[in-house]
Amino acid sequence: MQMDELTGAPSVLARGWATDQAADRLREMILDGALVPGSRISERMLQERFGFSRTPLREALKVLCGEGLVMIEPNRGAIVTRLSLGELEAAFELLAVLDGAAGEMACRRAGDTQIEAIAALHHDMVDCYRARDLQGYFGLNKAIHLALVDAAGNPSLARIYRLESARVDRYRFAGNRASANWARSIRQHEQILDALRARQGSLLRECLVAHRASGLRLAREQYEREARSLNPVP
Amino acid sequence: MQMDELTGAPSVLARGWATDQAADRLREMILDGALVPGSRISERMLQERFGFSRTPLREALKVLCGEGLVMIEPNRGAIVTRLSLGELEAAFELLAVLDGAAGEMACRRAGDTQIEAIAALHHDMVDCYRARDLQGYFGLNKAIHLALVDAAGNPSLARIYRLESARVDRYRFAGNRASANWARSIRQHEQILDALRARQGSLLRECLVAHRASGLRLAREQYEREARSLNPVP
DNA sequence: TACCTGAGGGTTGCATGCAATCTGATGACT
DNA sequence: AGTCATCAGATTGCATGCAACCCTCAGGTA
Repeated sequence: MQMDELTGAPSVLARGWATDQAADRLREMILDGALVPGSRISERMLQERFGFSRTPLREALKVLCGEGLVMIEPNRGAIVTRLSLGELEAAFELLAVLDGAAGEMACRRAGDTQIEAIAALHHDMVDCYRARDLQGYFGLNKAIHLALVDAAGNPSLARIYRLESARVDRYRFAGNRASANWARSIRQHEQILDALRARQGSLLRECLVAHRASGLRLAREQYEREARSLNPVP
Repeated sequence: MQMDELTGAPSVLARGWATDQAADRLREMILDGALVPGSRISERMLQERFGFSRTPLREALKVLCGEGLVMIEPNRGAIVTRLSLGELEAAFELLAVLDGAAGEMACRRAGDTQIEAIAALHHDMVDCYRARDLQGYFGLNKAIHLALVDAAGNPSLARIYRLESARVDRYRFAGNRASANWARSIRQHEQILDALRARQGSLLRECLVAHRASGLRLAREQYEREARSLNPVP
């Protein structure tokens, strides 16, 4: 599957096979929120929207099903996976474990070049923060965490991390960032970078776990905001 | 996907949709070693072997590709994923992280009933050990680890753990068990059960990580034995 | 000999067609 | 009114057909 080098997001320029293109575009639509969790994805709709025949579309749905982004109900078609609040929390709990482990591995194994590349991403992200460029910030934030996981030098970890991240990105990178939260996130990232540069594995683990806990709080707010807007309170 | 309740292995009785049946049978063939890593899986071969048309077979291959069991090369078809030694070690490193985290969560969250169910599996496994029933031992061993992960009460963790386990089961549960190794594994399992019953999370984590390290040693031996038999030394 | 070329067979990627199943809406019956 | 049966339309699951692509291996050329 072709991925954008910087953000790990599906590449918009995909000009490969129909199945891959369809999977990429579908993934993008789900992550962007163009397809709301719980909504049906009919093959006819995809056919009209993408222009491919049903065969590659069905294969793409199987792929996304494996990624946990859609659920396929036999004889009834696919629906965008709708996480319960408990599942959202479980995903963040797992990501905290993976972040922490990746941090420790990265402190042991990352090359100086890799660490400085992460620092460069960090500085770009701070620039976006200063410019109040929310989209740029989200993209670089994601890129930093992926780079850190890659720096751990464990391909299984990298693969699993991407899989699980994608399931909750919708809630991580949505809505506005209140000023206080945004500033705190930047501070946490600075601590993370410091710990990485000092190669203090257990400190880095703590920073990352705390950072992920903050992330869960924001995601939970986003989740509940969305739930309210879908199911107005009586 | 239908799974056997006890072992988490694909159910042989699958009488569902052709795609699922094909995926289950293919997964089984890969895990059993009937399909050797690195070998091509041509759609025609599957067609003759399973009797389905190419459409569900292609969908099944996409599913297994998402699980990391096969790799699909554009316009060239699928091959059974062949792990390098480094990838095998990376998978075990990740599984150690997941085992450890699952152990701590299980100590906090598992119900007494769940723990006793694991104890029952353990005793069955010891019976298999005494009877030198290697297949029964492998199945129950796997079932115990899955039950422990389920007892952690984190669906994301459970899902990811199954995914990653499947990629290395071929090396975990193959070959004979030399007597000393087998006895040590049983001892480790007893310590694991004790720590779980006492709900000593950090102790359980240590036991599981050590157990996984032993598992890696055995898997590495199996890996190298296989590599030698495929590539006789010059 | 070494290298390029290009035709043949076989395989994959995708489109289309048909049967089985689901939806949901209408109408009959208690 | 409420429940159940039934039937038309729409959708999915799978089989099949065709074009594009890859690999192989003669045959020719330097």
